Amino acid sequence: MAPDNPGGYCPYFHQTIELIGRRWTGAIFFAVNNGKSHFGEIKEAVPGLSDRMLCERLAELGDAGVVDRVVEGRSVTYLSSAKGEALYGALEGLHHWATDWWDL
Amino acid sequence: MAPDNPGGYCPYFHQTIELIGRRWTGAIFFAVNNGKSHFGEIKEAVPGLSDRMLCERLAELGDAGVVDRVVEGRSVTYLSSAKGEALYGALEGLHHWATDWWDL
DNA sequence: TAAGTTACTTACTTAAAGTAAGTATAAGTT
DNA sequence: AACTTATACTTACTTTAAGTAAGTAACTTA
Repeated sequence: MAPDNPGGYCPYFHQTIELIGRRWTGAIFFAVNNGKSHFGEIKEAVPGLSDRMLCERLAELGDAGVVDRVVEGRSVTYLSSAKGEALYGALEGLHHWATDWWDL
Repeated sequence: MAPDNPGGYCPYFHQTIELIGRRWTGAIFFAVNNGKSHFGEIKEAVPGLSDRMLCERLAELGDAGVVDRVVEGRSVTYLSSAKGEALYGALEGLHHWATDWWDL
């Protein structure tokens, strides 16, 4: 997908962008990477998000290995993994583009 | 969305990632940024893509201002705009993450 | 003990995506 | 001249994903 790959389309990139581009996933991932670790906290941080969607999206982020579900006693926390933190950093360029170019 | 924005979630970033994350959009955008400018060329470059989806996605990319539809006589070409080229560059970080981390 | 909280699940409706076929215009073939 | 092929779409219909609403089990707090 990068400019140095003119011939073909990287399937991993494809999967990545379709994972993170699903409805709510970006906002949920952002929340988790900003210290929102409980189900209720994430829900509160993302206005309009339903329990059902949060549940489904957290499972997908878990399957992709970017968010870990940690159970300690009866408390459940969702935390960004090393893979997730790297992804969060990789989204920075996109964030800059969005703020610089979106309205143009 | 960037690490330097701990308090809230950037709506432009949200829109960006949901635009580019829609099914086929990433692959179509990649094709356009790699010299595929005709409807049929893009279609050929993205296996499995239907006419209907290509049509719809090109309209969305056009509305977002990242792809221009250029009509010259009876030839129609789709070209990445300056905004589109900047976006393409911004996706590089994500591409690197995908190749480095996806399988881990 | 009764109401509230957390982290879900289940059932149902609506919107988005997928499949297949059709269309207008024109160029090339027989 | 009639017939096929191509391009760039559009339309109709089916399937999948997302949205809405309510329910649940295991606790905690008043």
